Amino acid sequence: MERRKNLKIPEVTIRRLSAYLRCLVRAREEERNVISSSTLAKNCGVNAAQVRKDLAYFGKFGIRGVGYYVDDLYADIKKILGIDRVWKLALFGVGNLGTALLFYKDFLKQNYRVIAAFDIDPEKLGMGSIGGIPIFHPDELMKVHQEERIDIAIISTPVSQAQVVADRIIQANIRGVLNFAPIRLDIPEKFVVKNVFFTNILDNLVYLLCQQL
Amino acid sequence: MERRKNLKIPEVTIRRLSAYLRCLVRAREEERNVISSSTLAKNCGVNAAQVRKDLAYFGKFGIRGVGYYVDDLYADIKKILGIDRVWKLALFGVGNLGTALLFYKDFLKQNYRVIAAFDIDPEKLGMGSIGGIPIFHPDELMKVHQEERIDIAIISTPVSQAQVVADRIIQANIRGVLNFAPIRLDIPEKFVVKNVFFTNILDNLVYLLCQQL
DNA sequence: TAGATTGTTAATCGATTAACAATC
DNA sequence: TAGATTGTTAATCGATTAACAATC
Repeated sequence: MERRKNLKIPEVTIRRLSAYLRCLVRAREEERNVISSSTLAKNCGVNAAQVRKDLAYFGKFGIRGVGYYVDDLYADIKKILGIDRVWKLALFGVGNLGTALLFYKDFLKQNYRVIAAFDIDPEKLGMGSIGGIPIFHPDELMKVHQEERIDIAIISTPVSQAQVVADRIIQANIRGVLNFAPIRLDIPEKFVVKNVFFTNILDNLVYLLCQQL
Repeated sequence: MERRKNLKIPEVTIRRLSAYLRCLVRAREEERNVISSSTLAKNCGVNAAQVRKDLAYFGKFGIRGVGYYVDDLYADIKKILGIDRVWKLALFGVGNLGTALLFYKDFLKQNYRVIAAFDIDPEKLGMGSIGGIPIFHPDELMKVHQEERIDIAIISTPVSQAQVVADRIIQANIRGVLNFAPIRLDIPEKFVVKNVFFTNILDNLVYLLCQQL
């Protein structure tokens, strides 16, 4: 299911693929066998031609006159996105946000597994584990990483610790980083970093609210 | 500082404006007086012409041969985005994520104030308040909203409660909704809803990781 | 004035969508 | 075959960027 030719695939297409997947999960729960591009489009708030175009980047998944088989398309999109296997997450910073992510059920529904948590607070280290996930001191990162290859690091530390943690992640060569600390980290190009800045999202929301009035 | 003519402003422009603002905050901390479009661009990872174009949608803020006065541009962008005043937030669901948001310091740095939290758990209600923020039963929403106009509702409940809470928000006519529950809510068009789906963000990260290999 | 940087135009690039032949 | 829906093309729409006159 690799890309056809060597077209560059727009990032928006990838984001929409995630949305289609979410919609297919529901369709499976409702035990629908087949879904059309127009139904999929309506549910995701996009154009039907766009659904077909997005999929066409990766191959032919539908049947003319019929639509898409829900189970097949579900599996195909998972494969396209690379989430047809388990991805191992490590969490840095077991505060409120970190704990929320540890217990985040949607991760488990997909193949995302938090396999280790890191913190420097002796009280938390004393607990040994939380929700079945072991808590380590960051000094032990290399050891943990060697035993059980970490795919993605989640940074949920205070701002003051975020770059320190990032440097350790770089050192361990964990290539995927999901950063929740409201600061732009200094991380080399070859790493893939996604920032989640709540304040920016609010800014965006506020702007749209102002436009309405 | 309203839009010039009646050009439609791209949503990406608004998102970038937030990024420029973040950069200006830093420039202010470093007590820089003036910043050029190319510096701003480099710091935010965009093109200098784009910075100027984005700003040009809203007016002329720079001085040829000089650049932009940091303090002025900071104030101007805040005004453009509508965050030159306090925005009152109410939080629904005081679990780990909700608590994290309650204590989120970046909100305070901007003019975002969480003024009330809502939960149905008697234990939490018994606490009366958390971090200085009063906790109410959702039944009291109307009363609280009447006393102290709520601008934005944050949904950080379990999935099972999200739509129930959304319906109350609709009823109270709170027009801005920031939803963290991993479910697409049924909310009328006139409300402004932003979803934060952690799993979708991870999906995106994973796709990019796969591309590298 | 000389140097620097903006604001803006025009050219380029890329993404969306309507339309329809292919085909189940 | 008739009806439906895909895959794909071509047209449209929109966003990015290079380039440069305006001007501090």
